[in-house]
Amino acid sequence: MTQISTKPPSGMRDFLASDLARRRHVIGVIQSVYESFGFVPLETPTIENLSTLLGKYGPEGDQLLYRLMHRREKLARVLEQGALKESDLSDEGLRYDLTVPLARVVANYRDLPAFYRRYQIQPVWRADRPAKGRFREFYQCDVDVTGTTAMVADAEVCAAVAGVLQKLGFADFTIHVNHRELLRALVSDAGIAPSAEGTALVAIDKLDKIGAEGVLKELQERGISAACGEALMGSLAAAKEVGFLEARAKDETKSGASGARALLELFALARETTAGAVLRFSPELARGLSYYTGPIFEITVPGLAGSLGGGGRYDGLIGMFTRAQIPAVGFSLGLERILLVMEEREMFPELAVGPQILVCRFPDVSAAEALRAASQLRAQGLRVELYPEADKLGKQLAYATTIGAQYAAVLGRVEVDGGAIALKNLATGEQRTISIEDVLKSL
RNA sequence: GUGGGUGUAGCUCAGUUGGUUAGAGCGCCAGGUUGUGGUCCUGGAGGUCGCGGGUUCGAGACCCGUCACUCACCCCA
Repeated sequence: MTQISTKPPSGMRDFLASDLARRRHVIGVIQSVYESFGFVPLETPTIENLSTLLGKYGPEGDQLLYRLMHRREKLARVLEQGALKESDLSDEGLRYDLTVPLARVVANYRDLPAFYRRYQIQPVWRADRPAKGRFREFYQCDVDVTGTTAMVADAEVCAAVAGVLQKLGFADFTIHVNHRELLRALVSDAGIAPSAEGTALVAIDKLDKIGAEGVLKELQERGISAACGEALMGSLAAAKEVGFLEARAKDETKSGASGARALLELFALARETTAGAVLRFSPELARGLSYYTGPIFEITVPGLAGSLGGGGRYDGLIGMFTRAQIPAVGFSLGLERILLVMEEREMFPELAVGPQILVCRFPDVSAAEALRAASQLRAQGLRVELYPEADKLGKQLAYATTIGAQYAAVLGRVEVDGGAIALKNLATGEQRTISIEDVLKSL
């Protein structure tokens, strides 16, 4: 008989009480800030149809989708055929992000408000190789505004995530901003064919990591000529100069002018918000997901290799589900990344975990009497656990300490008969006998 | 997908050039006399050394394979 592994599958985790205290604390902050912006909650199913998911994330995204195999008769029927393709075995998969399900929802419920503003905090699944801060099941915390191309919406989603991070205590994060149209213009100006655009973007996204020479080398490895590479690096450097956006916005002869104008407007609007001081134009920023059409965002923080979150405008995605072209913009925070950095920096406040009081009893007190006392304490709003067995008091007190209770309520014959408890502070050892109705007040 | 590292008790890890019955700390259980924990003392349970094969008189150690975990790259949140 082989031993069954007790570990969760690779890239998946169990969350025990202390983990959940931290996760819930962060989720609570995110939720309260998102709600303060008027976003309303949404939850969507774990499983989506593959037709919903496929073709939205690019070829690599499709590879990372978890697919659910057909069951029972349907599977048996399919297996009888010869020459099976991957698509014959499955027509459902696990959600890969929260943006595509939102797009489906907006397309499906056409009576939603014209400017539907929703937030969504749920796990997503990617069949990726796990690494530090990367899991196969992880939480995203999204805010999106649909139904408007106004840059106010872009500014608001940036403000919302900036507000979250500020409230959590982050003081050194940056929201990098770029524009797909501008990026495309820079690439085509450099003489790079549209077909090589994607591969070029992946290379230039690494500019701050591997430097200009590294990017040039990588561009050539990706089949882009040295001349084009040099031209691209040159225009990127030019784009980093002060006044680039302003000049580009005015120059109607060049492509990308409207993108530059959009970013200028976004920066101006964001100045009135929590995002004002943290937005930065980063012309080398490129994001992998293929559905973005306008501004794109990514949050970085010193000391973290990846990003805390990302987002952008995707004016074409909802149109893939319905005839109506509905524009949208959104931002996604990665819960695990936030937790990782907060843990490394010890940013968590004291978080209450477990019971405040453990009710202990001597053998001359019945279990029923102890249960009644526990009920009376709980009625006061206290978090109370009852020691279930009739062990020696020393063992009961030791247990109270191991579960992290702050107090032990000791019940003997004398206390029960007097409607009291002996309340012992486990940290100081101090103990006093008080009436059971007065416990909450006396803490 | 590419390269490196590590798999020994519930956890963190020792284990000598291959040699008797595989160890420690923490945790857990019991006791140190019947209404009071944390410290201390004593005792105990708990391991087919990831799995499979090979070399050898003899393998936790060496070799091959395999699986798992992990770090870096890649990509991403």
